[in-house]
Amino acid sequence: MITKELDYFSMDQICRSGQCFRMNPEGEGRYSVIAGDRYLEIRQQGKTCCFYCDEGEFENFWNDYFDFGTDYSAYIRMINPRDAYLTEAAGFGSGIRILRQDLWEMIVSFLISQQNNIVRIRRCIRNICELYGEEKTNARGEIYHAFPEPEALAFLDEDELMACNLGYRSKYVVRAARSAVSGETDLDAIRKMSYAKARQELMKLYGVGEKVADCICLFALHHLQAFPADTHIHQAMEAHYRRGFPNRRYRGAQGVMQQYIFYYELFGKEHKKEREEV
DNA sequence: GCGCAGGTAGAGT
DNA sequence: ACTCTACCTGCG
Repeated sequence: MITKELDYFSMDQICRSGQCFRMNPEGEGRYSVIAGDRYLEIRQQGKTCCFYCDEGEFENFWNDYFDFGTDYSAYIRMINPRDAYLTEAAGFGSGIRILRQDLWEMIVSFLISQQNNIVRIRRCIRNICELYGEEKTNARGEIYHAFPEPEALAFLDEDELMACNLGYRSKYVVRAARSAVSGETDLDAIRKMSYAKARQELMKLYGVGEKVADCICLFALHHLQAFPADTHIHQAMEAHYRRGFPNRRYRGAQGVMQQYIFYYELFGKEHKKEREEV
């Protein structure tokens, strides 16, 4: 077990930020995370965090996964103090970090996310993992399922993942798996590409448009200039940035700002409303 | 019953 | 280049 005092880190906020669909609150400040074929339990009370793994695995994997090498206060300090909206949003979601997740896992996750709701996205991914992911055992002796490799999905019929509740997105995922296995899409090459090249390459995949490509670039490749524009972001842009988002000022950190805005649009409004009602 | 939920491809102007 | 629409599914 590793214990650390951490600033600008909230498991609760990261769980709800919607960048990872296999991260769950287990109650009483406890959380579980599955990334690829790894499993981790975390306990957080304020800044104090316990990671239930050995030091080697923490240093070798989870430290990078949670982007602990980056000081997020620097991103928050970039924010224009005269921008009351972004200041409020970043204050509300200041524990969010941009995770460094697996490329293939993010491709599948965000193919599934389109025109879909968070509850069903999670269910879809759980179904796929349980059916096609390798069975593993955690330290407690409980069974969990790794995220299936492309090879495990490439042989399926295009409609076969409808059984996992993917709906019309089934063929997107199966075709992406075939493309990765055949080498038509070179995942290792994409990992080394610039943002522009990676985005362009990802958009060659059937079912990957601009928004999904940007999510993959941000959450897997850590291209922080990616600014995924979904319905919530469009709403916020219309309400607060009629003259366009200040990309110049936030160059290279737009993705971080996107997360603060997205999280605030989803959860900040009701929070504010509750405060006003009291 | 109908519109919408982290959009996109394909067809039509 | 831009606008329009169908698309799985389940929930309010």
